[in-house]
Amino acid sequence: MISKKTKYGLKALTYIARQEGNMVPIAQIAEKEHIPHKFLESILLLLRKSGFLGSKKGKGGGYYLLKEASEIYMTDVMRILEGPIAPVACVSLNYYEKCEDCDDETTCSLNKLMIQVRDANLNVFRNTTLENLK
Amino acid sequence: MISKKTKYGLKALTYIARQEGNMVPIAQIAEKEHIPHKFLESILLLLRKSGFLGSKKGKGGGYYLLKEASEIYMTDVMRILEGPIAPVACVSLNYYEKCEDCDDETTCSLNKLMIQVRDANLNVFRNTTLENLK
DNA sequence: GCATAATCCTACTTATCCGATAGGGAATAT
DNA sequence: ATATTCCCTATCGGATAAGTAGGATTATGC
Repeated sequence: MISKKTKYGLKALTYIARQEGNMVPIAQIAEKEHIPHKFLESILLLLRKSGFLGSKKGKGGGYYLLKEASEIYMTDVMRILEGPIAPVACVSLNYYEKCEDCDDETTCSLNKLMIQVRDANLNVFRNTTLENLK
Repeated sequence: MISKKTKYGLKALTYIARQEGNMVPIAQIAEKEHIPHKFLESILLLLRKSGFLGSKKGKGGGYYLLKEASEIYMTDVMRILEGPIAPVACVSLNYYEKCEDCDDETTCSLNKLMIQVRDANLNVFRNTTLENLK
């Protein structure tokens, strides 16, 4: 199950994408998408620092997409918001960590299944962009 | 990412399946798979109560599979150990819950993507049994 | 019958993370 | 100036994850 952070983040990105380049203030997204204002603020901050969003302060300011919606892939968004796409770190492409309880990963009984799950999810996320959510 | 409970549970089931019907005591699994004994105990208890395992107390006792490994589907095991397979409750087949922040689920921008993710995972788990992990 | 080996069960602890909030600071438009 | 908006750090309560404790219960073999 994905976190609310991820869910809110995806909804916010979609909302912004629909405004076609206009500045979108946090308050507007929060109200329309029923997301707690301050929580959303921290999520948009993260998305800005991660290179998805630009922002402008002051009256008339807000957030906007830095790239075309069709160039924003779910693989990248999910990795920032949710973390690893793989179900276990030892088969993660971007967040690899050695397995503590395994003597040998290549002979681990779960390895194949975990890779299948990872690839099934990657396949979905690689073929979905923000444009597809609009 | 799956929990350690799930990972340990799957490893334990695989280990038991490999013993071809013999009684397997907790201590043996814990040692060979490097799983904390008491933690494993609670997991096996759950798997027994869920109908996957049988047990026998006393000397020479232990756990054994109640069904053929080829009849134990990952969909069922994962739902017990990890919970919903769907990434959000509002597209879950077995753990459905209404979405709080959505006015209308059918028009939610995330709905399609979440269903795709759910189905991708279901497809893997439906086509994998414990026999495949042996 | 008794020691031993195993599961059964409830409760507890401890640490971590999630979701959310607080409170001000800094920039910008009018 | 002032209102508006994002920026940043810190904090907090609650839930969940991971693991532990300790004894009760049941079965075996001598």
